[in-house]
Amino acid sequence: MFLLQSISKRFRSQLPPSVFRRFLSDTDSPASNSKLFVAGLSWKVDEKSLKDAFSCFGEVTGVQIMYDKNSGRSRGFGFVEFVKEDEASSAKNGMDGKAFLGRPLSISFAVDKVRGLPLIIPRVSTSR
DNA sequence: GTTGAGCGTT
Repeated sequence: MFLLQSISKRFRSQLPPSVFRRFLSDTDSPASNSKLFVAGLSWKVDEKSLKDAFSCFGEVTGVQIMYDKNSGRSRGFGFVEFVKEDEASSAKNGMDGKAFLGRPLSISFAVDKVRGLPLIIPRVSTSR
């Protein structure tokens, strides 16, 4: 599904628009609406406490805290995914700027970045 | 044992 979105963006100029309307809304905002980028985390915050804090705003489907490969400790930011967008936005409105375990949180909508796709556009040769 | 803007895989 998300792969389809990335692929469709690449071949948008080569395919009729009716193909994309099924997958893309009228906005191709780079931010995913149901996933939040949560920064300003204290280094002792783990995923379960983060999920527990955000679960009161809605159903949390996934929590990811980025850890440093060398030190093994938190890098101070992570991602919280909700089932619905309004839950995510309400969680953002409710938690952004608020202190969590001693540190103020900086919450925004996550940018769609997926590990695995090289995002290589070898040729844009639509002409010939 | 420390530090503090940020958009990803420990």
